[in-house]
Amino acid sequence: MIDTLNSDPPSSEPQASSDDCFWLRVAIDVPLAGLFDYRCAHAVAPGCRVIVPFGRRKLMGIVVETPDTPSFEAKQVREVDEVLDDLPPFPSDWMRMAAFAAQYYQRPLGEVMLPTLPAGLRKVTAYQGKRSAGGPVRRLDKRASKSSPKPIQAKEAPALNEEQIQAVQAIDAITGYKAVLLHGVTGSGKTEVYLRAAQTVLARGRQVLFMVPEINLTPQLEQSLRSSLAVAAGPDSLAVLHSGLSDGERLRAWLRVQRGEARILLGTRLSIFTPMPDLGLIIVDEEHDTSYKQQEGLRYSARDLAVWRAHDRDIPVVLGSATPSLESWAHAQRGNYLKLSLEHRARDVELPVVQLVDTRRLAMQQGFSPQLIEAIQGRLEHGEQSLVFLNRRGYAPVLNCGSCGWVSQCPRCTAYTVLHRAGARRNYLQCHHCGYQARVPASCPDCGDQDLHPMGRGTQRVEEYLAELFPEARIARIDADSTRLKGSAEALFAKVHAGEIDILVGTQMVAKGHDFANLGLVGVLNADGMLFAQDFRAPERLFAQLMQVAGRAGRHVRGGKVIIQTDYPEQPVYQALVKHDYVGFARYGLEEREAIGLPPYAFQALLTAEARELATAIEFLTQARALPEQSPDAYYMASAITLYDPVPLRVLRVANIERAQLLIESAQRPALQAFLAQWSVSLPELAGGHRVRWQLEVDPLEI
DNA sequence: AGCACGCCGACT
DNA sequence: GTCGGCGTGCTC
Repeated sequence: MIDTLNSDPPSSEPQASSDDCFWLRVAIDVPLAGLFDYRCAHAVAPGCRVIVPFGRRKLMGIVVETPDTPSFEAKQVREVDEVLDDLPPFPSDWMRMAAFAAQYYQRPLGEVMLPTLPAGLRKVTAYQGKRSAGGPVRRLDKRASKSSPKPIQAKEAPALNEEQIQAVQAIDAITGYKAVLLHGVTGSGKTEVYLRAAQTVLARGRQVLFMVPEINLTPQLEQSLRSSLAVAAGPDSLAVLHSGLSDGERLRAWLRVQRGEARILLGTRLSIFTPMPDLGLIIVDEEHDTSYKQQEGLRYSARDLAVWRAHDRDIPVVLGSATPSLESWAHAQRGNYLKLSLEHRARDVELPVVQLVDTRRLAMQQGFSPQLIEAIQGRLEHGEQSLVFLNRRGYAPVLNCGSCGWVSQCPRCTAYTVLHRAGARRNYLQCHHCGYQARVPASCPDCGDQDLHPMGRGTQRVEEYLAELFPEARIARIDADSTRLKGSAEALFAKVHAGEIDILVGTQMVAKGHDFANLGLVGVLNADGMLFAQDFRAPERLFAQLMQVAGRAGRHVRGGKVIIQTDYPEQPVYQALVKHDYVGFARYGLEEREAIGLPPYAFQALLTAEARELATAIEFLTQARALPEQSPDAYYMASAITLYDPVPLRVLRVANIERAQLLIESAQRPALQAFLAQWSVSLPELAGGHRVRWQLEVDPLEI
C-alpha cells in the first residue's frame, strides 16, 4: 500500500571539517522534530550508535549523516560522549526504512529508530555506570559461547495438492520485488505454501522474515517451522521475536538475525525493524489482522512496511489470508499484487455448514437459541467438542437497578463498569477502559433498592449457564481474564487439545491459530454488536473474525457446523458467510467504498486531541483545521484535502481525560503526505498554547 | 519526553 | 522555618 514513496539513502562518506573535527547529525529518542548535531574528534560512519549529552542527561543516538558543516551554531554544538563499537553500523537499507517510516508517519527519526531496538542497545545505562562492563553485546557474547543448538527432528513434509504446488511454483519463480496475495480458505494449507517457498529462499542462501499476528505465535507454529526448515537452513537457524520475551532473550534473537546466524526470523510486527543482511523473502501471515498495526507511539502498519521493505530490497513479499484486507484485495484486483488462490481444503474435509438462526422471534434462554442448545447437546452425545464464541469478557456488561434504572458507570470514563465474578463475596465491577475497580454495591446507590441485576452476558455468565444446562460436560473458558497468569493460556489450550474439554467458551482469543482436532460445532453469540459499530471497517472485521472462528469447526471431523445467532440474517456479511463467499463480500465492500470515497479509494489521517475538558480539545482541533486557511501559500496541496469537523470520540472520557478527533482525507496519497508534512510543523506550537496532548495517525484503522 | 528552575501551601 | 506541589522552558 505504501510502496511507492522513497527516501534518500544516508551519505556514507564521513568528511573532515575545516578545523579538524567531524560533524555528526544524530537521531535521538525525543519528541522534537529533526536531528541533532554533535562534534567528534574522529570520523564516524552513518548507522553507528553514539552516546551524546542532551541537556542535563545522556542519550543514546544513531548517526544519520556526517555533514560538512553543522546546521546549528558551531560553538553550541557539543562533543559526542562515546562512540559505541560493539555492533557494526546499521545497514543502509535499515536506515532507509526508518527514514521512510519517520517521514510517512510524521514522526522524528529518533522516535522511529531507537524504540525498535532491544532495550540493551538503546539504554545508556547498559553502557555507562556500575555493572555495565563492556555493554550488553559483549557480555552476552562472553556467556553465549557454551550454548548448544536445540535438537530438532525433521518432519516428513505433507504432500501438496495441485493448487498448493502452483502457488509454490509461482512464488519460487519470482525474481526481484513482487507482492503476492495468497488467498486461501482456512484449512487450505497456506502455511505449507509459506514453508515450501521459504525453503527455496533458504536454499539460495537468503534469510526469511516470517511475520504472524501477536496471538498466532503458538508453540505449534514455531515447532513446525523448526522441523520443516531445519533441512534447508540447518539446526538452530530459527530466531523468534515477540513482546513476551525478556530483554536478554530479545537481544540474543535480534543479534543472531542481524549477524546472519539465524536464517529465519519468526516474529510479530516489531520484527519488521530487525536488520537482516541476507533478507530474501518476507511472509505476512493473516495479513488482514489488526495486530500488525501498532496502536501507540509510532503507529505503523508492519504489513505496509513489509511491502515497502520488500520493494526497497527488491525481493518478494507474500501476504496471506483467508479474508484479505480490502486494501490488499484492491491491489490484487488492479494487478499491483500477484493473486494466488487456494480454493480447496488441503485435507479432504468439507467446509463447515454455516447456519443463521434468526433470533427475532425466538424464545431465547440466557442468550441461547433452542437450536444452539440442541446442537451442543448433539455434539456432546457424539463426543465432539463445541466452541461458544462471545466477544465480551466478564459476567455481565452492566449492573442495573430494576427500580430506578441506575446503571453501573465508571466514574472516570464514559463507559459502564462490567460485572465480574470472582467467587462468593468477591465479585467486583470493573471498567474495561481504565481498569477502575469497585465492589458490587449491596443496594442501589441512587434509590437504595436491593433489586440490582446483571444485564446482558459476558463469557463468565455464559460459562455459568452452560454448566447449569450440561452438568456432566467439562467446560472451559478462555479469555483475557482466565489467561492472565503466565502459562495459563497454554495450559488451557493443552486441555482442549487433549480432549479433556467438551465445551469451550471464549472471546476472540480462541478464534486464531489453534487447530482443534475434535471440534465439530461453533456457536456465535451477540455478533450483531459488531455489525453496527460506527466504524466503516466494522463489517469487514466482523466477516474476517467470523470466518476465522468458523474455520475452527470441522477441520478434522466431518459435519462441522457453525451457528450464528442474529437479529439481521439478511445482512450481506451473514449472507456471504453462509456461502463462504469472501470474493463476493469483497466485491460488494469495495463497490460500497468506492461509491462513498473511502479507503482504499481515499487516504486518511486522524488528528486526536486529549484534554481535561472536551471544549479544549475541540478548540485545538478547530484551530488546527483553520491553519491552512491562514497561510494558503504554505498549504499548496490544501485543495486536494478534506478536513472534517472535529468530533468527540465515541467513548468521550477515559481516565478523566476527554478526547476528540479530526479526520483528514484525500483522494491522492502524495497530496495527503505533503499536507501532513506541512501541518505537523505547526501543530506542536498550537498544542502548547492549548495544553492538549495530541497525536497524528496516518492510515488509521479505526475512525 | 525528562529534567530543572521557580514560586506558593502543610508539616517534621 | 523547610519539603514538595506541578507550571513552563530548554535540550544540538
